[in-house]
Amino acid sequence: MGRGRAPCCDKSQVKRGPWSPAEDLRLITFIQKHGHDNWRALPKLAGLLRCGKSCRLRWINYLRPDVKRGNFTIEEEESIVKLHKAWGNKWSKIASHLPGRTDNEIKNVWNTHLKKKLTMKDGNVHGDELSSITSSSSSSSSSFTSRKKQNIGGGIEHQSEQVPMDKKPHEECNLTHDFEKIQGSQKEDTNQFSSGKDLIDQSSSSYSSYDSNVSNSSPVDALRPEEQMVSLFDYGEPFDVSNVLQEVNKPDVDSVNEIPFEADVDFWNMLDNLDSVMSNEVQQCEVNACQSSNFEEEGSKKVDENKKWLRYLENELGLDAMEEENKDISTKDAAQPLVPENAFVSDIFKPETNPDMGYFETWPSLPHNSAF
DNA sequence: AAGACCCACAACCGCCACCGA
DNA sequence: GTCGGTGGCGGTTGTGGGTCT
Repeated sequence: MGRGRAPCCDKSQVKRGPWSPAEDLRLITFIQKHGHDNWRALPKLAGLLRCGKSCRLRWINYLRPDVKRGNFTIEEEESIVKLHKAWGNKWSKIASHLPGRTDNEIKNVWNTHLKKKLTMKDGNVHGDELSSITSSSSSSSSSFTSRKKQNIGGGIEHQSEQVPMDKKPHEECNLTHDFEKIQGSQKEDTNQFSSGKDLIDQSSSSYSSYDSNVSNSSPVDALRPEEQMVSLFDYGEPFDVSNVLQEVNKPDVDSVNEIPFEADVDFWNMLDNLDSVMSNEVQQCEVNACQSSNFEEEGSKKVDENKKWLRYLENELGLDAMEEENKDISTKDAAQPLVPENAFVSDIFKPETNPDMGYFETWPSLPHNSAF
């Protein structure tokens, strides 16, 4: 083999660093639509300025619908310790025995928690000691909870342990979501989005019908719509509308029509339309967007559906009322945004966190995008 | 209050294994 | 058997919020 190994991609041509919500959306949407037969080609096809490897990692470690987040249970930690004892740093092998967990996650947990604890225990771990280790590390798990990025997994652990893993989303959710509650809880509870995510995480993780191994390459097209929606909005990080819009409006991402998976254009248009929501010109822009976009030619039906969908969102988000309010306010303070700058899409899209409630029952079907 | 330090985690990097031509 | 391409794995690093001083 010519070991002057060619780089997997041109580093100067790819974006690096943390993934933006918009990029995540693109990746999710593309994979849901087309699967991931060729990681190297995927970024280009999906319109992402990312290395294929990066896409793969992002998908496997973060975006896969069956990826389970939140704290490791005592049982899981015990398993890791045992398996590590048997196999050493064979993270993927260990991960294959922990459904929904990724090698990266396990590696991190090992390096940050378990190794230290084992070291503290003098490296001589037996069953009893293990329990004490892992039980103390369930506060280490709680160290997860308390930590910043545990928006990602934060607040998940309780519910995720309570809900049987084999329980399907539609079983655990008798769906009737209530956006008013969301809006209310948004104001009261800044953590609501993470708790809202709890349920989502349960759904996504508990509905892992495939092997849940890291190397999983099951066709994602088979995902249930709920699951797709779940993964779509399953952001560990605050999902900032302005971030999305910034990303979407960037030149490289803005060229919506260049996205090869045409069906998703509608979704990007929807994101674009959200921009107009923020610019206080909802109705006009919504019409304009529909009229100027490339689905105009697909007939007024689609336009109506889009409008319906946007109207639905507006209604549910109370944007209509806010808009009216803004009109009043605009005389006093024209700069006041319809949606607060720090509003999260996750806040907006994630229904109330009550596990007895469901998510999708009352969602209208997204306009002409079968992937959703 | 502010700066320094700590820590967890996402993401990157480079190597290896496998496969098909 | 060789070569090139690709996916996968494990080690390492960068980032940024939390905690300490």
